[in-house]
Amino acid sequence: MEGTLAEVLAGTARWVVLDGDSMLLLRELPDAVIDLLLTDPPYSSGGQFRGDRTRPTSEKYVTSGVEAPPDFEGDTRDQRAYELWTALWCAEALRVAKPGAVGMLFTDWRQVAATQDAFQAGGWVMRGLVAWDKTEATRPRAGGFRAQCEYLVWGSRGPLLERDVYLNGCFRVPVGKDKLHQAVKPDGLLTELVKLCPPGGIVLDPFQGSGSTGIACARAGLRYIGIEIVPEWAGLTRERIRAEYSGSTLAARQSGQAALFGDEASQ
Amino acid sequence: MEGTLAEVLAGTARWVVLDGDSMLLLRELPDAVIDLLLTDPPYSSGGQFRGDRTRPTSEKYVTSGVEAPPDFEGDTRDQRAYELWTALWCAEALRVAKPGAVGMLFTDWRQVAATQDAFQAGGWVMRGLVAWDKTEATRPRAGGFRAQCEYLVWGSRGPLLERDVYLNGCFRVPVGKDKLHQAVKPDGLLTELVKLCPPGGIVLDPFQGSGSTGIACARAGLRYIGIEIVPEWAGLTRERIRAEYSGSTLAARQSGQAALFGDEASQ
DNA sequence: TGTAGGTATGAATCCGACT
DNA sequence: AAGTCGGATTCATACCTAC
Repeated sequence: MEGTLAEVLAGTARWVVLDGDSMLLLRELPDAVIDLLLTDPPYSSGGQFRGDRTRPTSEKYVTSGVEAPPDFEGDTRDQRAYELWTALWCAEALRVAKPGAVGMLFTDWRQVAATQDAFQAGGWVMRGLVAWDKTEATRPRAGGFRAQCEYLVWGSRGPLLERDVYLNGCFRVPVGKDKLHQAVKPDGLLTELVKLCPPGGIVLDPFQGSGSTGIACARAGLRYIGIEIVPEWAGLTRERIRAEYSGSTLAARQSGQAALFGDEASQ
Repeated sequence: MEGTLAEVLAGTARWVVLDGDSMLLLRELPDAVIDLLLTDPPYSSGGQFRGDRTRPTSEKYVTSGVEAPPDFEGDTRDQRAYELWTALWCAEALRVAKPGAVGMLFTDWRQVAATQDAFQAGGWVMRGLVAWDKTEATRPRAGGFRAQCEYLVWGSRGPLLERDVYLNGCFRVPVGKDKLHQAVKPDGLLTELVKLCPPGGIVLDPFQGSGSTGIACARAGLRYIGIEIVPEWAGLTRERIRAEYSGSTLAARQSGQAALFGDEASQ
């Protein structure tokens, strides 16, 4: 089932996880091969990076061949750089997507505007904003509202394919308790989202994280291409997907978790 | 209970509805008198093409042949104009707001980015994005997600007052069937939102519409200042609020509706 | 007062026809 | 050709009617 990138594209393998930087690896994909882009990029909200928090942004963005914007005051530069970077990889993902393909990006309340703008700047047609209600199991806030939702900016490459699939615009799904990764998305949520990929199609997740997208694809019979810059995550994800295909999800999840965080974290 | 603007500010009357343009009327308010800004400005949304925006609201939002309420104004701005206009009135609303006052603006998925930017440009500290889930009783969409949520951009004038009030960040409330106005917000939703106004404080709604904010204030014992540019709506709202204070909401709503739309529409 | 079944509706979007 | 106009479409839900 596991294969190389070429095999997945050819249909002789079901999935592959690539190690490295998305901006570079996306260039190795041919035009118009992807049916669904579904990803959860690092939000850069409040200065928190997920994938590799320790690398300075200058280093990170140099890889794309584009000069990082000059330093302004902290927040401003992060915001501008985030938007530019998002626009750049979105443009590359658009090239790789088939006409009519759907793209969806998770984001938080602080980055909705930047994500919507960058998504469109990358050439995607923005079609909506979906709310993921994480329920009341989020921290309350005195004198205000909980930051209870994350959001999904979605759109398509050109006209939307008319398919007989109708999805809701709000998903109420608690965050799972066994968090492998800081940004884990519940399997049930991804199972829904993946329905916008035509049968037998290819799903791309260029910021894979814990790899829930890959699991959802395995269950839905879809091909999957994941990219992850942190080798540990890439390795863990491969284990999870292999386990999913061999039918022993739970055991693999626990062993993977234990390997990374020690036994206590796996409860 | 009803009074002049000066009486409401002085606390000798509970509410007033002003007729006219918000940009002009806001200037007549003194500095730092408002405890909560809660409003639902026209979205100037509804379509990818300018034609979809420039159709009168009665045509744009009402699909079936039922008799439509009067158009509401200001729903035809393009993106740039919308953002500028929002920033301008937000700045004026900020001046009028007390330090620590909360501001909240309804918006739809297409205008979230513009609203967030303009709200901040007007000087407000943005603190979050709340989802109003209108439930699955919204139009479905083939091959994609429903436009099921509207959104609430919220923030404060400077540091947030620490109050012992904790609100959720997602509200699942269907739109009622007896829609007085194209953009009616459910009473139950507004009753929640109004809790962020300190007891006895003043709520401002510069784009009042059908006046549900005023009703919610009446029920919560808060003072209320509404502004509405369309005379028919202003009149109808006064009747609704009077009726709320005199305890006969239903009768007044029906008579108000009958007066505006004829008896047949009031069924 | 309760349940079951029928019906109208949606802060929309798309697309072809027309200017 | 680009812009504008107007009709058709969609299904889960709420509400109404009948038992």
